[in-house]
Amino acid sequence: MPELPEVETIARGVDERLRGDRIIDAWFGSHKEPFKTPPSSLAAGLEGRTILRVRRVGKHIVCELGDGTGSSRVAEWIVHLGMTGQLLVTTPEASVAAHTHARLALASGREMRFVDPRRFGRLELRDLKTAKAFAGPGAEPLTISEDEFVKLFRGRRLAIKAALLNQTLLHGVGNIYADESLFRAGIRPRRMAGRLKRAELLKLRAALIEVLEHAIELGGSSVSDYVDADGARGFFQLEHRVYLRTGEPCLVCGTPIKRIILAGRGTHFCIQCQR
DNA sequence: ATATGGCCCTGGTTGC
DNA sequence: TGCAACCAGGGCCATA
Repeated sequence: MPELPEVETIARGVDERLRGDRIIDAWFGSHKEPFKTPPSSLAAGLEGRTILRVRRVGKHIVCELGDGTGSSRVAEWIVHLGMTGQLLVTTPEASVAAHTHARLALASGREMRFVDPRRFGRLELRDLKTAKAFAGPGAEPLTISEDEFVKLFRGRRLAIKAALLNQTLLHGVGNIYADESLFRAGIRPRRMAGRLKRAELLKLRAALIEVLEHAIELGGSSVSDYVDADGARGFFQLEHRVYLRTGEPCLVCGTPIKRIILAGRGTHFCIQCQR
């Protein structure tokens, strides 16, 4: 499940490899789900465009596109990976994986491919003549100030874990990093967000930033089918302290890790270390 | 207005 | 051993 660190790793990889390249041909599959923008409009908006820069916004990958004549942005290709999406840079000869929904042929001779078995991912084209640059639904966890972070949860009558997963508050945090940051901050996932003290929220913010930055350093967590733009796996799953460790001893106190369902998601925590 | 729960999807796992 | 039911969860939408 690609979250902020996985999406950041992929965006950086694609940026390194494809910055300055040009899209010369676009092919799309026939399933309708991945397309927020219809394939015909996508093709028209992508072909002939140059890739100026690739960056991450929340859990979205944004490819900034130029018209080929200069360095000004004319459009953005926005990729959301859903649960099982992959954005890969390959040679044209590389075997085409099942569930490949998009293939972009590039002037350099390579291809960018979007593969997504479960089709929870989304592809969108944003024309900057008629729309604003994509800013994401919420605030960036890595750059939000202490005061802004505290303000996000004020008066919220829902569990702190559910609040962390709400992309319109903070974007980029998913199930893994919600559980891991709450463990590192010593906060129970069911605590009501609006009842947390400022000091606890500041501890959560620091824990979240630390865990996200560490995960980016390790190339993300490969728990299901996550791979980066080259198809390589990440290593942060080896650093997980609670996620998918149900029944295993807490690495701090030895108490078995407990699993509950919260906001419809598997939720892992230590009843001793988290209060 | 905000919060909650069901749904979409496929593949891996579990259970009979 | 084989097959079917079940579960995983990000985001969206209907409902409370």
